[in-house]
Amino acid sequence: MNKTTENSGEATKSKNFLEMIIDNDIQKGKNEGRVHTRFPPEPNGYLHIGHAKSICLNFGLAEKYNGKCNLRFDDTNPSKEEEEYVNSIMEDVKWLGFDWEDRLFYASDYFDQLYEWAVKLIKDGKAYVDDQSADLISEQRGVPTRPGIDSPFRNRSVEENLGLFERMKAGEFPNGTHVLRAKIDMASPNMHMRDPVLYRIMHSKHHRTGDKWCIYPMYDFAHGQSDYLEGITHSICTLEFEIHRPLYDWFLDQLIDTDYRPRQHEFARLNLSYTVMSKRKLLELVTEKYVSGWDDPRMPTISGLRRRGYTPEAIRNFADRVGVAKRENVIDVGLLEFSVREHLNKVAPRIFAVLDPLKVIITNYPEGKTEDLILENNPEDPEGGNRVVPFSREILIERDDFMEDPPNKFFRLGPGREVRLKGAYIIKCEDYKKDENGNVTELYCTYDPETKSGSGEMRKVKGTLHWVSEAESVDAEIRIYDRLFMNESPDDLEEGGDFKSNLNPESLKIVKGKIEPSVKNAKPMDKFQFQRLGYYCVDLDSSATKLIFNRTVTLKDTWAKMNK
RNA sequence: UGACCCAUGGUGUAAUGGUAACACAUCUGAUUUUGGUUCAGACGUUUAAGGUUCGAGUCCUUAUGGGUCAACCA
Repeated sequence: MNKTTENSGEATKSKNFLEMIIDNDIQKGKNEGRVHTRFPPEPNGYLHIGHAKSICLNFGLAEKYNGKCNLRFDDTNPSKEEEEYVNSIMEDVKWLGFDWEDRLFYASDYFDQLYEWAVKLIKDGKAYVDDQSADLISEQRGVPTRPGIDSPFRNRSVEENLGLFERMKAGEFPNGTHVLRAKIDMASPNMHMRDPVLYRIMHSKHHRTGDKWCIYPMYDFAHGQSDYLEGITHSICTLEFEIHRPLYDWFLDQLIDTDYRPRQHEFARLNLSYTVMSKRKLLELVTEKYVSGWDDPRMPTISGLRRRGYTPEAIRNFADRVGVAKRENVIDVGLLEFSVREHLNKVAPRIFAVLDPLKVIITNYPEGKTEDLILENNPEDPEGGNRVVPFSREILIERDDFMEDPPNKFFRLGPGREVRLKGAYIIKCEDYKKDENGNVTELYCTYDPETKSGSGEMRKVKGTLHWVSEAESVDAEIRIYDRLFMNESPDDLEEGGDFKSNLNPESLKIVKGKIEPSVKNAKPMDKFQFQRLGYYCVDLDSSATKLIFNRTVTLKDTWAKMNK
């Protein structure tokens, strides 16, 4: 429920659990009442709608509390990370409308400091070099219900550890032969506290530090300390890191001695129906060519949604509406679609496009005559202006706007029935022609010259159709996108099943449509409402010689619903 | 034979211990030169059992259900 503020009486949104924590921290004067967050992606894939939730949360919180939010690439694993991803991530965050100002950081900026801290831990007897294989270490770690056992190398001398760690750094050992481990507690019920690995040997070129290092810190040894170095106060991450928090705190306890402390808080990640969200699965769709790329309009990536015609406003409103909590959730993709319709309804100019044309000849309209009709660009936008649409004797309408034997509830064209051509005249279907296969090929209608749009009070008809004048219309390729998966939860699988078996074979249909001429000079990413059909945007591949539109989302269609 | 987290309509998210609400979805109706939009309304909710209290979605206990953790990934 929305509360009212005591003094202003202004409606204010109720707070989520993170805001309550922050309020409390500020009240207690924690970290001088500062609020500083960060968005910490690993540059190993493209950002998706789930990241958008996190971005909106972190930057939004900073904004709300007059704080700051950093962009920090968590680049501690050079074998998976690439420059391409860094660039796409920066582009996506900017496009969403957020600004990290001069606070662009990389965990790799802190490799020197992290190394020193590792040395300190060794000197303090809190870390040791283990010469065992990954398999052996894993075996000794035990299982959650049974304690692990100590490594035989756990009690090496400080000098020996220092020497070995130095040699690891110097590149004397091949990958996998040694790791640096924290000395914590092999019997801890929390597996992450059973002497976690701090550094591993990885002879890989790093996208920023090049060949300077051949040992790289693990996530746990880098994240909290990076937060600390940046002055982060609230380090917000997803639920699966909850169990890492004791380790996050443990490192800080060993290494620093100030009143200032970052604190990790966890929230539930976003899940969306009819799609998958794991980077691994998205990567699989890309590399195995089930989609055209990370920015395929069917992908839940930010770049995919952008190409599909989503707007930053729509995504931010969506992120707002889904809320933040600690409970596992699956958001109905319908909410995302609602958000984009809501925004596009206000800003997208309306045009006529016929996707499956049926020719109509208006028999009593003069041959060779063309009228320029004036139509409103957007009834929702008083400043939207008008456009000119040509009308003539031979026009095209949508094939499903005619039925030979229509039911009563069908408000469109049928033998003897009348409809209004939007912005033009009322026409009546007098006759129609079929080919040898029984397909309707042409409609013969008459128009009533007294019913021209805008000429005052007149009789009403039940249906209104969109149309284009055949001679002036322009060709366009229309890419009709639908949900990528048929199944609400593509991840719900039988044992051994593959999520790709739930792919929707009809997620993309390409048709040749006819569009009113005002659209000739449309530029990539321009957005329109194809009246009565849906929202469409000009694709990146579109050109002056070949127009291509992507369907962003359909309009709500109560007629289609009635027929289900 | 473990630790930690979570549990409110179909889906999400709210509710100083004091009338369980908001959005989406669904269904009615009105308006409409988009079967769009807008407007009005309806439907439907506290996992269970105990306890504390004048009063419990909220606090306590237990149970049940769900999730996370056993990469030299993040």
